[in-house]
Amino acid sequence: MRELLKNKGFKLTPQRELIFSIFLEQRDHVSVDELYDEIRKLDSSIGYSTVWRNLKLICKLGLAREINVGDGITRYDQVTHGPHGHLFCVKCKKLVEFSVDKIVGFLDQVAEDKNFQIESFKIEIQGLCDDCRALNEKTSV
Amino acid sequence: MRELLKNKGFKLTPQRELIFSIFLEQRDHVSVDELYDEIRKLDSSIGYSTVWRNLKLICKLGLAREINVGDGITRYDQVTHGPHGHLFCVKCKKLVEFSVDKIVGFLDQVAEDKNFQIESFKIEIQGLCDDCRALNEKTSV
DNA sequence: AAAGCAAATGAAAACGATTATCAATTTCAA
DNA sequence: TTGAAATTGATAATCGTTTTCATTTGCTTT
Ligand SMILES: [Mn+2]
Ligand SMILES: [Mn+2]
Ligand SMILES: [Zn+2]
Ligand SMILES: [Zn+2]
Repeated sequence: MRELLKNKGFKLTPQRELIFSIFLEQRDHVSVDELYDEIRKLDSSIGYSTVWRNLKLICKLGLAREINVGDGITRYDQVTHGPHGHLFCVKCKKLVEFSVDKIVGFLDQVAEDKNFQIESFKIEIQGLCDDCRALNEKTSV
Repeated sequence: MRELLKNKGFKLTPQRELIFSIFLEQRDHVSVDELYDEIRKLDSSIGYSTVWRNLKLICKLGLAREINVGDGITRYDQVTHGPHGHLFCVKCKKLVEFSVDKIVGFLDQVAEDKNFQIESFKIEIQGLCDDCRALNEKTSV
C-alpha cells in the first residue's frame, strides 16, 4: 500500500496511513461521516476534509468505489472481490452483497448490442431485509 | 388521470394538470429543473416548489419513480412499462433503457435466499454511449 | 544536514440540490 | 355561497459535498 502510493507519486502522511488502514479494515460500506468518526477515535486532530479527500484518493487508486443508493449518502465499497450486487434495506440502510456472476454475461451482451463501453455495473435490490421484515409484520398485526 | 387524483382525494388545480400532462408526455428521464423549464415555457408563473411537489405526488401515485445515478441529480422515470435497466453515459448523462426480463428471475431468487422483501430493482450499466465513445476515439488519436 | 518545492492538511466557507415554512389563494363538498 | 382543507409561490433552511486558503509537512536535491 505504501508502494502503491509512492509509485503514483502521492505522499505518505501519518493521516493518510491511518485513513487508508482503517478504511481497508472496515467490513461494511462506510460513509465519510462513519469513517471520520472511526478515525477521530484514534486521532482527534484529523480534519473531515482529509478523510474525505483520502476516500476520493482511495477510489482513484481503484481500491474502492462510491455507491449511491438514493438516500443522499455516498458510501464507499471496497473492491476486494469482483463485481457484486447489493441488497439495500430501505429501513435500516443495511447493505448485503451478492454475486452477480450469473448475469454479467447478459449485461455485457446488452452493452455490446448498444455499442456501449462499460465502466461499471450497479445492481441493486431495494426492499426490506430479513430483520426489518420481521419487525414490520409484528407491528402491523 | 383526473379520476386517479380525485379518487385519492387530491385537488385538481391548473398547475397540477399542466405539470402532470407535460411530465407524462416527456420521452426521457427528466430532472426537476428540466421539467420546470418545460413548464415555464407554457406558464411562467408556476413556482419551482410546485413542480417539485407534483413530481413527488406523481411518484406517490405510482406513475413514476425517482432514479439516482450518482451525479447528484434526481431524475424521474415514468413507469409506463415494467421494470427495466438503464445504460447511463457518464459523459453526456444520457439514459437508455433495456429489458431485464431475462434476469429478474435470478434477482428474485437472490432475494428469496436472503429472505429479503423486494420493493424495486436498480440495474444500471455505467460507461460511455455510442456517440461519446466515437468522440473519445477521435480526440485520443 | 539544510534548503526548496510541491503536496497535504485543517478550518472555514461556498456550493447546490432538496426540503420545509408560511401567508395568500384556490378547490371542492356541504 | 360558505368554510375547511389543500395547494401554491416565494423564500429560507437543510445537509452532504466540494472548494478555498493559509499553514504545515514530506521528499528530493544539494
Ligand atoms: Mn459492496
Ligand atoms: Mn427508465
Ligand atoms: Zn433492514
Ligand atoms: Zn454519451
